[in-house]
Amino acid sequence: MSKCEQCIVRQFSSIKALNKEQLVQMANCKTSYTIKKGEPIFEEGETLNGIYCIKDGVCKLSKLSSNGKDQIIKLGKPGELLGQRSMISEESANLSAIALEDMEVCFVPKNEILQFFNQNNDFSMNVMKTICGDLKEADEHMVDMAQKTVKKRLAETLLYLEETFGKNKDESIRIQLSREELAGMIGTATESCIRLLSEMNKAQIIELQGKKIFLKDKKALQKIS
Amino acid sequence: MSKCEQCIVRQFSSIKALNKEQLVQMANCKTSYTIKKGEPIFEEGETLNGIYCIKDGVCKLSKLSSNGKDQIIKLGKPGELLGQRSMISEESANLSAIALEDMEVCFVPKNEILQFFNQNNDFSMNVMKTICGDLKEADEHMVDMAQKTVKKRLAETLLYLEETFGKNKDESIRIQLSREELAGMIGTATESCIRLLSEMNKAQIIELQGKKIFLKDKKALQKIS
DNA sequence: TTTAAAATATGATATTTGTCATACTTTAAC
DNA sequence: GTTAAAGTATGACAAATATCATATTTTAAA
Repeated sequence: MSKCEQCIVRQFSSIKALNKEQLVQMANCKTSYTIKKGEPIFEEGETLNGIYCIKDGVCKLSKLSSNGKDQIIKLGKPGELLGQRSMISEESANLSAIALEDMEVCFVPKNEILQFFNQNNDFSMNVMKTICGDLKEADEHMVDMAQKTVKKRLAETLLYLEETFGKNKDESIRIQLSREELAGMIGTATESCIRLLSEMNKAQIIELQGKKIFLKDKKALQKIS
Repeated sequence: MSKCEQCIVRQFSSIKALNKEQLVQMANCKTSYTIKKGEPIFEEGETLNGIYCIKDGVCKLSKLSSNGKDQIIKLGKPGELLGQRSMISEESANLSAIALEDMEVCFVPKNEILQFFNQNNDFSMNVMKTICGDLKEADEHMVDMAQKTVKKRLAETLLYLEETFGKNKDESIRIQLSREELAGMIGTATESCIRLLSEMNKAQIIELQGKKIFLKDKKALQKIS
């Protein structure tokens, strides 16, 4: 069993507020999982009896819409906690979490989290600030969905992906999404997404090499978005 | 100065968790305001030094999008607290709050709220649950924006308005929004909103009498949405 | 390796939605 | 009350986007 105290991602999450004793307690009760690409950590409607801390890898947090398409609400990256909202609301999961890469996650039971929540004010404030940040982002995202064209949203999303997840050595965006997933992020039909990517490719704004995407002209992307 | 203890809307908000002593303290530090229809309670970007409790009337919480249109994120009704997120995030307001009717609101300084927050666990949990509820709604709303047609969103919104704010004696929807505001809620152009309303009017699904809207055939609306 | 399935790509077309123009109606200011 | 301004309505058209069809490429399974 690895020690939470030595976990690098700790500093990026609300967990950084826990003291040594609490970290030891967490290490003792946590369960580590390896999740393969494409597999779910949990699914919409499922009852979560704790929260998940992402140690490695990226996942999508999505919601099935009434027309059968998966809308990606946000991406989860190392250090982030999943299931906080459900825990506080005492409700089942509102979103599905599916691995986009092979992942390592740790599960910490609800009881322990709630205990830390009551013991440690910095920890609870961190969790709350995270949720408030998510709410702010969701509101902003909603405005974009309602008011921006698909092209603008695509440009914005490509910039976000490179900014947030970085580039490979060959300068391509590190995180790889299928066209369907990218469409799910920007909220459009897969074909429309592919079409706009092709268009930007022809206009030399981006370059496509199979699944790899290179941002050739970020200023143009910023101008579009 | 009216007593918070006797305020009817108290039971609908997080404030219901406060004890008598805390309610007296709140009554002593609060400021009451009358806001006329169309006036702001606060605006996007403004620094809030506390939170507002809606005593009477309804307001819109909106955000200006990059194309200059106001997107309505949600409506605030009696009992609800405004500015909770900003207070916890220690950020300026993310949304503008504008009165849709004449309103009465009470302002409670940040210091007092934070004190109750630390003293009273039920209160802080209530605030957090509210924010979590807002986040869940925002996510759901986002999916609708991304995946549903304007017509579906309009039908959904009309049902929501009647359900949430009730009907006048003449059976029209109690809350009155301008066509522009309704368009801002569903995220579309004002003309498109007007056109769809006309269409539904002709199809006898709704009836329009000036600003008044009557839902004649709710089943049809449910079917559309 | 072969083969089937999935993902990507593109064209053709229909539908939805936005924009601009303009007319009518209501509201509010003087 | 009159008048200007704002809000509502509708038509004509353009632009954006979805859908369906189909071809090509990539991936994964047998």
